[in-house]
Amino acid sequence: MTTVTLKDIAKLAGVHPSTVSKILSGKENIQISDGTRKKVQTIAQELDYRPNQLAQAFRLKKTFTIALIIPEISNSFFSGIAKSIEKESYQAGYNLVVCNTEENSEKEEKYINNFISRGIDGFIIVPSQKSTDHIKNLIKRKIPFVLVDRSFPSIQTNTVVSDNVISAYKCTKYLSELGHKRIAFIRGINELSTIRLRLEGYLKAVKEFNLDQDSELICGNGFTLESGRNSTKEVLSLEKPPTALIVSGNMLTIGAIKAIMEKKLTIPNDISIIGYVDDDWASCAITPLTVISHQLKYIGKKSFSLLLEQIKSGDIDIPVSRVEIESKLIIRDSTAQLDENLK
Amino acid sequence: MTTVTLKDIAKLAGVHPSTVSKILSGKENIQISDGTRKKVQTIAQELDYRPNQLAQAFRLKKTFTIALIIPEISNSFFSGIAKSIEKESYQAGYNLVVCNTEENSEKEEKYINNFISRGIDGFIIVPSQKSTDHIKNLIKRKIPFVLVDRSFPSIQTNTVVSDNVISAYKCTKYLSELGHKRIAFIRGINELSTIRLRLEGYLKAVKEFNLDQDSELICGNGFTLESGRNSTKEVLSLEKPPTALIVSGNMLTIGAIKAIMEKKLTIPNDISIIGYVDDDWASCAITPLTVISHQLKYIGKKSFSLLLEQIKSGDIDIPVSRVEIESKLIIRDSTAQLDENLK
DNA sequence: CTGTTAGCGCATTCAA
DNA sequence: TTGAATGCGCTAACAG
Repeated sequence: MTTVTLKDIAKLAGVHPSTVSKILSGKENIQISDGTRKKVQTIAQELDYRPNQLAQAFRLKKTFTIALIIPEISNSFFSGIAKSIEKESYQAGYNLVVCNTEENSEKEEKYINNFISRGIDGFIIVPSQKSTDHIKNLIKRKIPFVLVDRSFPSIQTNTVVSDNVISAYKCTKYLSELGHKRIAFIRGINELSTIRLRLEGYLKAVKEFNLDQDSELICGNGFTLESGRNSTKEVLSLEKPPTALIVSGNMLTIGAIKAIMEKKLTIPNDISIIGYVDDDWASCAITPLTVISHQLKYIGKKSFSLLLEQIKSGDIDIPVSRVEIESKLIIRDSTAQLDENLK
Repeated sequence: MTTVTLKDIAKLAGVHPSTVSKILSGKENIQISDGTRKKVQTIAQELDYRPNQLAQAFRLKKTFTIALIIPEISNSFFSGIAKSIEKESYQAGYNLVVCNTEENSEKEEKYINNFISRGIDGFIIVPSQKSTDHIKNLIKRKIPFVLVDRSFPSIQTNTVVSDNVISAYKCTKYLSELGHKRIAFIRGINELSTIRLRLEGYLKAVKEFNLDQDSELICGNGFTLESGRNSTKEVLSLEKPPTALIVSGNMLTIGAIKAIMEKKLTIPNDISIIGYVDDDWASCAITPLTVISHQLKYIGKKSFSLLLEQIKSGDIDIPVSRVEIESKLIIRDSTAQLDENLK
């Protein structure tokens, strides 16, 4: 392996390695004669010198790498955010490392610790929400990070989240305006802040518009396709089944559609459905889907800029930001006026 | 920041740092008295010592990190592979770094160079196929890597690919058996090995079964939704439009469906369609889609094991493997017997 | 069994 | 303007 080092250049240029270091560091305000500067630069170019970033990182405790910790890389919501953050960080000269936790808090912690000990400039985390210790640890150690999509009531820190209360309220209101009184909510993992807030919005609308308030209509715990299918089957099998469904996740929605198909029901004639779906497939679904859609690009952008701000601030304490990003209700064909016969 | 180092432990234990290093290195066959070993271990535990992996990597030139370079993280084909590789590597004690090249060969090269200089144990690459220099460079520098999904005829190296010729042949044959004579092929990025091979399989079947051989039926260049939509519109506007469509990509297929919807055609009555789609949405599409589906889990698994083999082999030259993985034709409702009226 | 020494490649003092 | 010296934290070879 022929890796060119500062020493190699120094030898050829007949100067000291530290001189080479100074010249190649790229800083403007260093005092070096034009002669040696030029000489060193040309030699460096000829040898195609690249600084050993590992050594640099070791020396400077600065890696120009940030880690993105997400629960599920193959979920279009997260991969969309990842895509956006990658773009932003690349432009800013940072490398992005993406880690998959599979909603496993332990794995999340392992990844985070691993990166701390291997050196990392900051984290963007969609936390798995079981434990908070490792997050608190980040604060204690003053490691820059921002939480995305999910937050902890007990931890005040930089976050970028969606307007979950509002979006769920909007869905429910819209369905209510279409005449629906019995609206089920397939919720996903219970403990998540995201889910709690959506539920809050849903319940608010339920009360406000005098809809059926029935705990059986709220169900599900998990984000898998299977979970969505089972929960949907469950509510559809109730004595008084719902006439509309709000489904709080991408995979969940696929599962819900499958369940509806298996029950030989049609959308939206027999049942209306709104999914929290960020996937282009939604518009090509069996019935083009009315969805809550997140502005993934913007979520990613904002997360990264918030992180960068922290990284650049050094030790100076900057005020904590909590950004809430609007999501959109996109109306397609899966929601319709309630058929009077179904009342 | 209070990072505990070997020195700290050494001081407390009253021994030399190198002794601590030996004990904590975890190797079995080192000669240390039980007394000091226990003492050092307990102190390390109390202080919650974690080796500085940056220093370790710097010293040992071993990072236990591998990089996955993919063109598009938000495409379910790639994110599915990423998910699988992540799982495998995590189990093997490796960290996985995922990079997004946006099909940009320059960005790919930048990422690769960056990781080389920052230290990396190996690469898994889905190459963007414009240039091959940086790939050849990896071989020259004996850096372990494996190519996935796409390969270069000019480069003999470890690869894991799909059975593209066969899969395209299978599709075409199946459609021919349904009576279709005019089958369009929406191809994606021309230059890719994947696409060339699929085209080969398609053409083979076209000849063998005496189907319409018309260059107008082969079209498209790009993998975006828009590209799929435009190409599909194009072929559907031909004087003699096709009665069936093979679409060589995930996003492309969404675009194709949109185009079909916009033309007010129905699937499969007016037109049959088979997509190369690895997304659970396919079964919930406007008409549940007949697809070619890849075994993403297995592709990821095989790629990683091939890479690990290389990494562990050290400098010993091991024979190059070229693995071809079977893909499956999953028949749903988007393909049907040709309506006689359309002939 | 344990300590000493050396050095990975770099950037940053301080001295000349 | 340049050189020399130092150390980041760790491991490995060699002494003792």
